[in-house]
Amino acid sequence: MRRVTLRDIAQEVGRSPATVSKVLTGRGDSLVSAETRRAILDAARRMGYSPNLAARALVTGRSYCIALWTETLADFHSIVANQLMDVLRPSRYEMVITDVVKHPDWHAYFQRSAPWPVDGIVVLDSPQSVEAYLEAAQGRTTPIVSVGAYYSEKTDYVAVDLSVGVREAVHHLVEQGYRRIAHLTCRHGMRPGDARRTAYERAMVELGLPAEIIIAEESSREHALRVIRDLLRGPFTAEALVCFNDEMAIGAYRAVCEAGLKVPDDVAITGCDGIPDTRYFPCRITTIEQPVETICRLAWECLMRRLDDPELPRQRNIVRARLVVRESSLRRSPQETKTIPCPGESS
Amino acid sequence: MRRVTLRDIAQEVGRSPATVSKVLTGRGDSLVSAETRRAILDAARRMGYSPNLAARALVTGRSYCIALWTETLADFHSIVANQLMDVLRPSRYEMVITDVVKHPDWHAYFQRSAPWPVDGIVVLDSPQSVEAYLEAAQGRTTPIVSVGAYYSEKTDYVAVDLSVGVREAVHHLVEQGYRRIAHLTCRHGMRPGDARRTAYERAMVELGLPAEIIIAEESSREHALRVIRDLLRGPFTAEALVCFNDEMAIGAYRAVCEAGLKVPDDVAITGCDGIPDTRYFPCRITTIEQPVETICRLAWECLMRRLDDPELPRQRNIVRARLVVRESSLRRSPQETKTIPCPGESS
DNA sequence: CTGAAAGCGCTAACAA
DNA sequence: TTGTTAGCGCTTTCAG
Repeated sequence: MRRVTLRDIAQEVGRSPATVSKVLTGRGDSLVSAETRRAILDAARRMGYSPNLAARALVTGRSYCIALWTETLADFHSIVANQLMDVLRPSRYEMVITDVVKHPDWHAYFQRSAPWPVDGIVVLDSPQSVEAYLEAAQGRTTPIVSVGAYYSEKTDYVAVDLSVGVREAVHHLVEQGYRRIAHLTCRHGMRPGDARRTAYERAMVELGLPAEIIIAEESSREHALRVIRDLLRGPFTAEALVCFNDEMAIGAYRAVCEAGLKVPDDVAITGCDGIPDTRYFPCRITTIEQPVETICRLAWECLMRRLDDPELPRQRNIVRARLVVRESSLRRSPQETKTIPCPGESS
Repeated sequence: MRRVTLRDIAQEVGRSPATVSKVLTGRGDSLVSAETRRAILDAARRMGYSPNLAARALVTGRSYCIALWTETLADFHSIVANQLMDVLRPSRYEMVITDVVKHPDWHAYFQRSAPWPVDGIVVLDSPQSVEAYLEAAQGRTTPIVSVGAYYSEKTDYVAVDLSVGVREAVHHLVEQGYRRIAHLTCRHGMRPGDARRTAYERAMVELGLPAEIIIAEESSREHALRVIRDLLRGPFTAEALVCFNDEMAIGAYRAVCEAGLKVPDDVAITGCDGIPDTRYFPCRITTIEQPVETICRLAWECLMRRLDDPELPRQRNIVRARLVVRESSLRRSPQETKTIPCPGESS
């Protein structure tokens, strides 16, 4: 059975498609007799009409759809996606997710299977995608906003500054009496200029402490677990781990547990991002919390303003991620420490 | 600057739009001279062309876009969304996320801001949405597949059977020596016929044990934490908690920790869904694992088959979620138990 | 208040 | 091998 179209409704009520359109979009509300309007609304409901948004977008140039470009929908990224949905809900916008990062050949991608025609694009933690797009798009005007700790300055952006938080973390650890403070990061975090690593190194220099960097292949729990597990087999001297993100912190935590060591007494751990898990760990994990709600709201506002006025000067937003101190980095006197028992595991 | 269209390219190379279309879609590859093809491809690249998918969809009736209807993008749902993206990646499909559950007035929703015209719809854990859609759509033929532990039989489905897993959980706890086994659930889980609750009650009857149900407002960590925290202030007699999902298990775990009790010695905990967090908790959490990869693959196959042949008989898939035993439900002899210390918290 | 006509950008049949 | 034509479903002047 064919989908019901405007024309069908027009026929049904003996009016023209134009009139039906006016009623159904609400655009000509005052120009249509109440009677006609009622008949049309009624028929539309009865016949189960729903507009073809592709057709509408084709003529209006508006899709009421925005894209989220992200590498995955896991971990912290899924939290952003979820929050963005919350921001969108009051509007009539929908969100299409494109995992654009995995398409290395941008030109081919755009030509073969271009993304949906959206009214705006939020790019999460992927300045490469932004810049590849800007180049390929050559003056196309779909608003695009670069969001996250990794962002591009070539377009509107909502940047997250992690460096203050990392500095706070290092200083906090020193205040707690830790001295051998290592940075657990991943290959990605080793790229030149990485904010986290740089801030860590700078803070250590500031405090006259030797920097030590532990590098895992990827920033996942599993990779962190393996790296720390291996290190713990040899002589492990770090007293504290400033981790690239919460995922790595959780993996490292597990490795420390398995080795029969105690967090935070033997090893302190801090994460980054502020995923909910850090709050519910038996030993809550100190982390550097990204203000996700603010980030998403700002991104949305950027897009809407840009849509209104393409000539607007570059919109630059910077939000700070701040340290949230929890038990995983708080050295307490023995009598203060309640222990929560938990079987380790032997493998 | 206007977007580059087919016509622009046609003009540029002195050919007709039809020819350009043939080349760019690859559909008429053999019917076009190599020379013309090269020229077109070249111009398209040079001019930064990318097709208007709305226009294409309008004429072909294919959008190469599927929708995921879900309540949120958090917790377990985000894992499914992420996996679905993985399944989609090799295809040329994109995914639009609609949080359709929060639109109670379906008719209004469809008429005012209908969702994108997609080639298929995956509905996660929301039979109401499926049925509202089927009713509102009246014979429209967008393939729709109902997925999850809550599903509708009125369309193709990939059902997750949790009951076997819940039964396994209860039996496992009894084998470990637990007797006072309560079910921690939420209002949602109290609706008549809920698979988890029903399976729990049945298993308890089977074993001649008294059922006890603890009900939180919602199935979140926070709500579980509060409910169990409150119960622990009074006389708490449950030795084991079979939780509605992993979120609640994690919340309950935290409450038990805070009270200075030990998991699993004082209280055993089992979750449901199999989110990654359960594997990385210092004390790994026993859970009932949903085979997410299988679920997503089957859903996708359902959609594609249905797209090929709308007359296909109803596709019914059932996958089982099975118990995965971890430390949170394993009673060990004291000398086996390594404890992992962790500061409790007083508030 | 209503409708006729044009056209958004693209594809598909058919003709040349 | 290429171009012409028609039209997908909708909105938008503009004329009635």
